[in-house]
Amino acid sequence: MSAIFASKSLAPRALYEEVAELIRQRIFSRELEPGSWIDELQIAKAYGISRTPLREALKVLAAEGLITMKVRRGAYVTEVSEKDLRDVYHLLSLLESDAAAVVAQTASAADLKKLQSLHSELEAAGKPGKEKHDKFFEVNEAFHMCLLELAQNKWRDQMVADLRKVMKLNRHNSLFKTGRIKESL
Amino acid sequence: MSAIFASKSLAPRALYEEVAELIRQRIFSRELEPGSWIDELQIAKAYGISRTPLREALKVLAAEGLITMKVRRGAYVTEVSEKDLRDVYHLLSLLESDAAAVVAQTASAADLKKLQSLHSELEAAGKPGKEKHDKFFEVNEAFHMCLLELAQNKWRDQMVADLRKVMKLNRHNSLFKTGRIKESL
DNA sequence: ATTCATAATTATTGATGCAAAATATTGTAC
DNA sequence: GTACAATATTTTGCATCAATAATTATGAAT
Repeated sequence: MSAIFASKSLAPRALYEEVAELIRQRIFSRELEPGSWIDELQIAKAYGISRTPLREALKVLAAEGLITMKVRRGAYVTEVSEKDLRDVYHLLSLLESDAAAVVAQTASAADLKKLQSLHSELEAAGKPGKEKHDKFFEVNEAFHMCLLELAQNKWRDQMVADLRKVMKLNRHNSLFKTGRIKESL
Repeated sequence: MSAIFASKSLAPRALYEEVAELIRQRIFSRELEPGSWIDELQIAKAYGISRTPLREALKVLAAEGLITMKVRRGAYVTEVSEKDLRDVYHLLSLLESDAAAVVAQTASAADLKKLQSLHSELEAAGKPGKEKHDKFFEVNEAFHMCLLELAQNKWRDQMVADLRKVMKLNRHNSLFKTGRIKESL
């Protein structure tokens, strides 16, 4: 029948996109644990939708690497090993440091100045203690976003977004070290 | 009703996977040109299937970047600009040269020897002229495959595979230069 | 004659129903 | 008591059907 969805407002997304986002959140919040099977009937009933858009949403999530599909067996939340996390982080570092290198060569002086201000803000937020951990996280996010935006490579942006999602599958998604990016600048 | 598909043999793939592969080939062969809209009804009828698995296949292709989906408008084959090609090639170079760097640090002597033999074979196939272009291409493919396999990072493999597909959207998919990888070794 | 509005047609999106396959459970035989 | 087989139940996967939205065409008004 009819189900109530949050953003029915400005950007009219397709239902399967909406559903994909909802499931994404449930995966990130670990309400759906890695390794657990996805019950199509239950979720469809819970959201008040049919299985058709749900299955399309699952295909999207599978392409992102968040869930894994087995033929005639269904889908389960992807389990990431420690090696997977290392591998994904390695790629993220590679992509972002390359983005930094590109920006350093191509960006305007004004853009570089903006980046440096963000970076110094980042260092300021990082030093005191662990009190302002969320503030640090926020500025860090802004810094990386700004970097990617200036690099102007939508394919990289897509890959980084997907890899970040995989990283979020992990419980202790520590920020690791952010050293390499600073070097490149 | 019933449609005849090529590989109904060992690996039982789902119908939507099968259809996705078929459409992939039609896109690569430029039977479906970039910018042209996908006619769901026509393709479904041509393959003798319903539109449900076809739509799931389209979601997969969209995630790979081969087609683009517009809400309530349908799907069309992605158009790649010159900048897109440069960006994608940049990323491919980055990923593969990093793979080479990883391999150089971690691989065994035997593996390195195998790579070097492939590489010298590559140079041999490349020098004579343009007669053995397909041979060169073949060895080049084997070299890159071997490199990625040795790097042992399935996430990178997935990204490289997707980027390669986007590259194949272009008509003159020249190999560009393969210099950077040689350097890294 | 041109432009805007309304209606009709076409195409995409979502729901429901059915068939096939895999797994789990129960019963029988050794 | 255990192991194997057969049946039943659950679940995936595909097809058909209905509804919604967008585009195009036609008609009227300026």
